[in-house]
Amino acid sequence: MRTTTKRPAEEESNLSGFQLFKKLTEDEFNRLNYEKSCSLYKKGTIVYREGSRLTGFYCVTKGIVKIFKTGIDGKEQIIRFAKRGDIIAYRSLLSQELACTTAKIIDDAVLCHIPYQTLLYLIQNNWQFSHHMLQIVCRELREANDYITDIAQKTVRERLAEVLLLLKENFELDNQNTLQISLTREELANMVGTATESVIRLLSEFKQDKLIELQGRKIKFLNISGLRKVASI
Amino acid sequence: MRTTTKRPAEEESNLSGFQLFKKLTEDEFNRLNYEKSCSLYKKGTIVYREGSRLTGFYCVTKGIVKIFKTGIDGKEQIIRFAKRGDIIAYRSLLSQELACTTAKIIDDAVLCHIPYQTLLYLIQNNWQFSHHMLQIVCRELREANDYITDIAQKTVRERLAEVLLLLKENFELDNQNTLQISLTREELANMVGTATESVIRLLSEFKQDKLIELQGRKIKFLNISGLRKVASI
DNA sequence: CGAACTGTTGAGAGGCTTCAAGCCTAGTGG
DNA sequence: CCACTAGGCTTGAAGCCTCTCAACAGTTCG
Repeated sequence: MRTTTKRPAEEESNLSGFQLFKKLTEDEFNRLNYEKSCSLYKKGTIVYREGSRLTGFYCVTKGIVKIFKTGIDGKEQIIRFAKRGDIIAYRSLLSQELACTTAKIIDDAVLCHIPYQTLLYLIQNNWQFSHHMLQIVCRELREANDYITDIAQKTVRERLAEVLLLLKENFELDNQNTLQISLTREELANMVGTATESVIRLLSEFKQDKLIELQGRKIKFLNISGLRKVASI
Repeated sequence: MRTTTKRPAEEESNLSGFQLFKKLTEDEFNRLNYEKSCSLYKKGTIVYREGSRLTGFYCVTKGIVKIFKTGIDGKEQIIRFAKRGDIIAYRSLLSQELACTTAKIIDDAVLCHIPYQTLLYLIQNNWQFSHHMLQIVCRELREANDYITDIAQKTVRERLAEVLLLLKENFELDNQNTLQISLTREELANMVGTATESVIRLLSEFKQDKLIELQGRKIKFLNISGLRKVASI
């Protein structure tokens, strides 16, 4: 159930900031802009569901999208968050498979849909684009492999500390060292791969240990190198 | 310490069976053959190590290669096994990063080294090659994401059953339903992400439940749908 | 104001890990 | 050819980390 309201402002649907498109010719970039279609998505909207057939990929120009898989008992496993500058849904599209994840808006967003045909056109005509795309997928694959190792070998405590540091890298802090992404305890648990209660208990331990400060969903970093130590990095 | 003995037989270094190269022109294929260099690798040989800079990728034309990451305390996490028809080391090469995994021969192998320059040449000149490469990486990324979800949500028992089924898919059985890949208990543990002792205990439980039969490292499948049930597939 | 969701805390159970000890097999050297 | 050693395999016992269940407080929202 997608909630597409009015068209987004021009500057919010501008793709010129995307590294991926840096090497396009003027013609190719114009074609891209002509064939894209950008929309506003409200928080809570599902962009696409696991198992659906995709017609294109999306560029995130604003907001935050949660990408997750549904495992046993419908428990979510969060694979990553996409924000301004990221692309989503490209994996299933390129491998010609059904979507293996669900994408849900967790912060009002603007997404630009690029049709499969356009993607194919770019791959066929601009090797630098393909090359760049390859690099993006390969990086994501490394991150996935790293995460497999972590999740298989580290304790929940270590993983939670690591996830917090990861969030810090991907979503800037405000001038008070407070994380600018608001996640529920359950979402944190679904990143770490643990129970909600465990996250709650560990967060309050981190707080006791003066590593972080908590205020509702706001997380403020007090001792980053301490967290690194807990995460065994 | 690479143990490259004599050159492999001609038919063992033939790349024409690789899907990846199916769409090359005759010229491109000749160039590939001219620039490749194939060698025999003995069991136990390290092809490349985590952290090293790679000069090309490898096509596996014979044997089995174990790809793993080294985690806490030097504990291995096996990412995958590569066999005839697979390529390895391409991820780090494409993303221009240092190797994030180690590759070790576990069954005498023949690998063909393709220099980075050749890879780049193909990407620049043959969009179908790039496209195929993209599909390969994307598939591997899906598998990695699937595995993250499994490892985060399933029990060790479920994961072990799943790993056995996975091995069955990737390495044929002989006519007695016996797995044609020989792994130590520790290697199984390093795939599942658990302790060696746990694998041993669970395997003998599977045996008691008449799901498998054990004879040293040989694993014979007796009840595949039963295993599927245990794996929650 | 109640419903629904999120967050918190406690208690109990159990799956896994770790440690330890012994067995088995294969490869080595005398 | 055989004893010997090293590494892999197996089993038992103890303990802890983590999950689950349950009850309740806090918050949001219609």
